[in-house]
Amino acid sequence: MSLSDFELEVMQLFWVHKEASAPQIHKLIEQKRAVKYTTVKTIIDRLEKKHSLKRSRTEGRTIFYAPISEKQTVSTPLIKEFINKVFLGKSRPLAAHILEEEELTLEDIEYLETLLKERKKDLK
Amino acid sequence: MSLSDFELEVMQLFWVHKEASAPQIHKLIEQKRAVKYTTVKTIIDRLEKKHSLKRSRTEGRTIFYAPISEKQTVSTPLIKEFINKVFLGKSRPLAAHILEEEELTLEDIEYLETLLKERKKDLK
DNA sequence: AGCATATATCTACATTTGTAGAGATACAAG
DNA sequence: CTTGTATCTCTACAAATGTAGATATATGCT
Repeated sequence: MSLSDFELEVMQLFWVHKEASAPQIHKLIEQKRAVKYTTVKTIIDRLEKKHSLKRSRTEGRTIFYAPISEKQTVSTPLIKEFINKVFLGKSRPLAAHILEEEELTLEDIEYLETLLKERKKDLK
Repeated sequence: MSLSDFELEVMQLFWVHKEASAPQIHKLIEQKRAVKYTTVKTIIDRLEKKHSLKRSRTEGRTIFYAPISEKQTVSTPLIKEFINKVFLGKSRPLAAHILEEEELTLEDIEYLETLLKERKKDLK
């Protein structure tokens, strides 16, 4: 099942934190922008209904949730879809854009170079 | 103004064809999936209202449209946004995913290698 | 035990999006 | 010049999404 932007944002936090309660997630997001607790809780409820999150334990009346879907399982199809939508299915222009325009450290570049070297080796 | 998936799909066709009528766009999309003419026309109307398309000329009662927004102007922020949403703002993991997992020809790989070489040169 | 408060639950609502029908009408073909 | 048809215009609507209020209530503190 596909995730909305907000749902994905919340999932990202769960992937980082492994487990969290709605109040915790709310506090994290609130640091970036104004949002009411109930809004965040609604998103979490929807993620639970979609089986992306499960209740892991409770502490007092506070429910803790943990991710069911794994990050990679979610992001891989998103990448494919993005390439289709924005680059007519061709990965090279997206790769080129990133390598040319997006922020990369020297280490990033060198790492990516080794990936290409590997890839080339396997091709031949 | 942001574009919906369907709007973006239509814009892609305009970027390729430079100019087209609603019936033409409809026929193109219909080759991939069932969709009514009026649905496509609605999307084109919305794109016109958003100033992404303009009427370029008419032929009989058929209106031709041409893109106003350029492809790069639209895609660059989409990439940024995608990296933020899916990779917490870091481009390296997206680049790595593409270089490792997505389809690339030998030429693609060699081209990307030159980009990295350039990028490294400029960094140093 | 009583109470304040944090948390949960449930409901609501405007906007965006994909989808398309109904009806109007200009043009092409006879 | 009539008429069929392609195209346009206008309106509608359900689902998804972001947003949050109202209300209930379990807990922890005094």
